[in-house]
Amino acid sequence: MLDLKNILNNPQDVSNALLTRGYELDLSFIEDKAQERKKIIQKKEQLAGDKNIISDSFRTVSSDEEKEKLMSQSKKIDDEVQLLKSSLEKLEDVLNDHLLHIPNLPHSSCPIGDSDKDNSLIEKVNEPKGVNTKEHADILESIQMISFGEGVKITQSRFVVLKDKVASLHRALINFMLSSHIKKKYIEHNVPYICNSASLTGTGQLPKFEEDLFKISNSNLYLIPTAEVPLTNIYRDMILSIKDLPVMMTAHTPCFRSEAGSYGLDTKGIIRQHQFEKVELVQIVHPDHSQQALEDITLQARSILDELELPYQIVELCTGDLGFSSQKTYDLEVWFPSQDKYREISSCSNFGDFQSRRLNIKFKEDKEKNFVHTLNGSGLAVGRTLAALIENCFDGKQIIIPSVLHKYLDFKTIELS
RNA sequence: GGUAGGUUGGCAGAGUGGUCGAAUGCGCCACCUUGGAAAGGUGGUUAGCGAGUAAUCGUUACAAGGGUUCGAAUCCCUUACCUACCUCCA
Repeated sequence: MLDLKNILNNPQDVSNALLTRGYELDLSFIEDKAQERKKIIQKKEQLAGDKNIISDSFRTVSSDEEKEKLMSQSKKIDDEVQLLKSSLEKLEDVLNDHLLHIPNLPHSSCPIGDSDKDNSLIEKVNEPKGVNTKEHADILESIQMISFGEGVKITQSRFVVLKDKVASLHRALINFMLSSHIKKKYIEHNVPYICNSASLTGTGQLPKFEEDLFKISNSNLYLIPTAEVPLTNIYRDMILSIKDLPVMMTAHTPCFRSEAGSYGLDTKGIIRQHQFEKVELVQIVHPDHSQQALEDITLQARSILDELELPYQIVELCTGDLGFSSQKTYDLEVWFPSQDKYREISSCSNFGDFQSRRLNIKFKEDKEKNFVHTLNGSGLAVGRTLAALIENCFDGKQIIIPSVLHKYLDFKTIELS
């Protein structure tokens, strides 16, 4: 959520910045509501003060006549305050709801553009070998280590069953990723996979993106779309001491996404599933350090791809391609030989104080309290890593497991027999 | 699912109708003391909103919402959550 005061004080800057990401700010609406809100508050507080004086004087008054008079005055004020209260409540709901739907301001360093075509390439790492053109789905189906049919039978499309060595490899990837992050001082967490709407509003999935989530019927609960939600919400409504920063967390969780509006996309393979696993990195930091933290978290995500020796590229998202809550984002895109292109495998974002305003996470420095900055990055999406590994490490006869995974497995290759 | 009890400031924990935004202790901060530190002493230390350059002032908040009352942390109702025991269960 943006700072209302900042919008009111710098209306032109804010609306220009939002325009670069394609959002048109309704400034007059916000100004009107804020103005009206202020007036009502002042009136209401004036009356509340009067009322307090009356209540107070009650003790020193003894005659019944006086008491009667005070009571009737008090009643009159009550009625007025009641009216003001209810209109203030309505007004704040409207204003707040409006603010919750405004995306974050892009950082000034973001490349300006309309879509992913305008993203800027930062670096390419590990040139693709480009020998294999077989899709991971075909490779795994030929050795019966994946079943799309069974996923459909059990649930519906976009659910899958992994088996045998591939299931182990999937698990090994998770262990490898977590171990790497733990070595770099990220604290491992095991968190709930179901969360409430307050948590989702805090991190920005609600109220705007409810259709992307799986909601549990007859409840106010949802399946998590990413571990970012439970991890970041651990700190909701907290004032952290400066000593507590930075908070560095990691967790492996399944992620559930309805993938509304992506019916035709990536129908083959395991790239786009309703349920997938991800190892997530989250940092909560001092505002002065968040730019550096974004570089660090991106580097940490990259290190996984480096160690797996997969070809990938780093892209900085342009203003038009930024996620709703993000101020600045690097995507890591891994090479898929069968598709002859790079596909997103990690997204590392600095949210600035956008989430911490919604979540009410502050830190205390000397006497000052301020909103922290929050960041997260996938480190990495496990299903996509698995798929990329299968394709990139396939030599036509076997899948050669990268050596960093050997200690988590009791095989070094998966033969196509 | 049943029964009982609970939810107060960073923590612990008082407070059963006005003088309570809230005792006390711990923690934390500042100052005094010291060569420096510890101990000791003194003072300070909840948050949101509104006004003000500021000091500060006003207002709101004792799980949430509603009610009684001139006045509610305190009385009543509803909901949520927590704890214990019982039941069941990986």
